[in-house]
Amino acid sequence: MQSNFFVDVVDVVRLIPRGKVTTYGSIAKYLGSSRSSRTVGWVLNKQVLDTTIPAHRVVNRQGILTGKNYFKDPLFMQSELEKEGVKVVNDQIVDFNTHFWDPNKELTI
DNA sequence: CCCCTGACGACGC
DNA sequence: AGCGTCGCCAGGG
Repeated sequence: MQSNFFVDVVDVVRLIPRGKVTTYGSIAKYLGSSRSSRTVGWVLNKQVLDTTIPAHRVVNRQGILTGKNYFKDPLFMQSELEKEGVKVVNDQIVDFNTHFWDPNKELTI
């Protein structure tokens, strides 16, 4: 059985729309502990085998694909994002702000 | 039970 | 401006 934070992170990630991305920090903040961004990354790492979770839509606050090496194929993250219309150059999302989806704004607590 | 690790981020120096 | 440190939460040894 997983703890609440773990489950909550997964829930929020599932809600990220196609073509949008969010950050570890935003998710942590949405869950009420803004300083737990690190744990968000940790959760996704544990879920890397669960392909039903769009973990490729979560990047760090600079729009960098810091987690790409944890996928089976390091290029998976970028190719998925580009399929959805998100351009990636040098492991960084181009025009990050226009693709940024903030659960704190988009979701009602 | 204590210590370490980690896809982060804010702050201090 | 860049680097070091610390906080946070869970899990593993």
